[in-house]
Amino acid sequence: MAKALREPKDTSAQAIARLREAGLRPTRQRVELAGVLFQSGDRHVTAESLHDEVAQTGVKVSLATVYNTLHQFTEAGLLRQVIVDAARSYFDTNTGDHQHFFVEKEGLLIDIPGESIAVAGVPAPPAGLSVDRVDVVVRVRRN
Amino acid sequence: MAKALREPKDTSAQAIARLREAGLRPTRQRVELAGVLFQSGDRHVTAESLHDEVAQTGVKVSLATVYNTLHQFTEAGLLRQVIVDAARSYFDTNTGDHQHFFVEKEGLLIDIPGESIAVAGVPAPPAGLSVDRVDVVVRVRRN
DNA sequence: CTCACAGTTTAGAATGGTTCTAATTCGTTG
DNA sequence: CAACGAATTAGAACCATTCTAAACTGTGAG
Repeated sequence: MAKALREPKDTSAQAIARLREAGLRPTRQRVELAGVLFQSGDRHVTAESLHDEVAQTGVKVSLATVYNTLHQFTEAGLLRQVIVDAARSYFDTNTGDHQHFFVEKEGLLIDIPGESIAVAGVPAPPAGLSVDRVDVVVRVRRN
Repeated sequence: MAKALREPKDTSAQAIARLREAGLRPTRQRVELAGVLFQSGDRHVTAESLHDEVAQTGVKVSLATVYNTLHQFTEAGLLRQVIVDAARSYFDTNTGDHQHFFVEKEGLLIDIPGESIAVAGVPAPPAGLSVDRVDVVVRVRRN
């Protein structure tokens, strides 16, 4: 009776709680997606990769819903959108302060902890503008 | 006979020279696009904005050619592609070391000189990967 | 100067990720 | 459990970008 295995019920319960806190109605699809996204540690997904992944668990969620959900989760602060590729959008379950390595050829994102990296010397933005956030993308390639 | 005005002939000559140096055949379209792009100082364009701009000078260049040319110029090192927006690609005539402010709502890019900004603490990339370049995007919004 | 050919341009079709639409289904509250 | 607003969905629509195949144009040879 120590820490329970990650049974479906358990995972769902956590997902439902998370959704409720975020003010999102816990529908079957959202619970399922939240389960996949937040079960393991930090993850980076695209709409399509998530759609495929969920499909493989046997649950049916339309691509439109995946897109809707990804955006809702982002608005709710559960996800963060990462723009590194002109071709597709990535979503990151790590919403804290951090940056990324990006392997373009493979579409692979790797977190860089926020504490380790520092950007100095950012000039004050032109009048009338204020800084929203600073994104650093370290583009890397296979040797 | 001091510095000449920027007459068409003059501009074209410069553009042609630039193209030749880059190993690109100076066609009417490329000369025209290079003229628009490199005449004034640093510029940020999208395929569509450049297409519109050139169209207004009365020259006819197809959108496909604008895309082709933008990519050829980029490969030739005359332009640099800037990825800040999931919706469209920007191209920057400033190919030197520098970063950007980005006003998402307006699709506006503003250069930050490379000397003023410094990124410290970038960890070594995982084995097998090497750093290609580090992009910093300071996302700003209108007050 | 002219020819011929590789390199370019082009209109329009095709692509691919994302968003929209309108109808159906589902959660929640009373 | 009824009923209403919210969510889901299939498929159409969108839009930036790329592709295709045909027409055109620099350029270097002769």
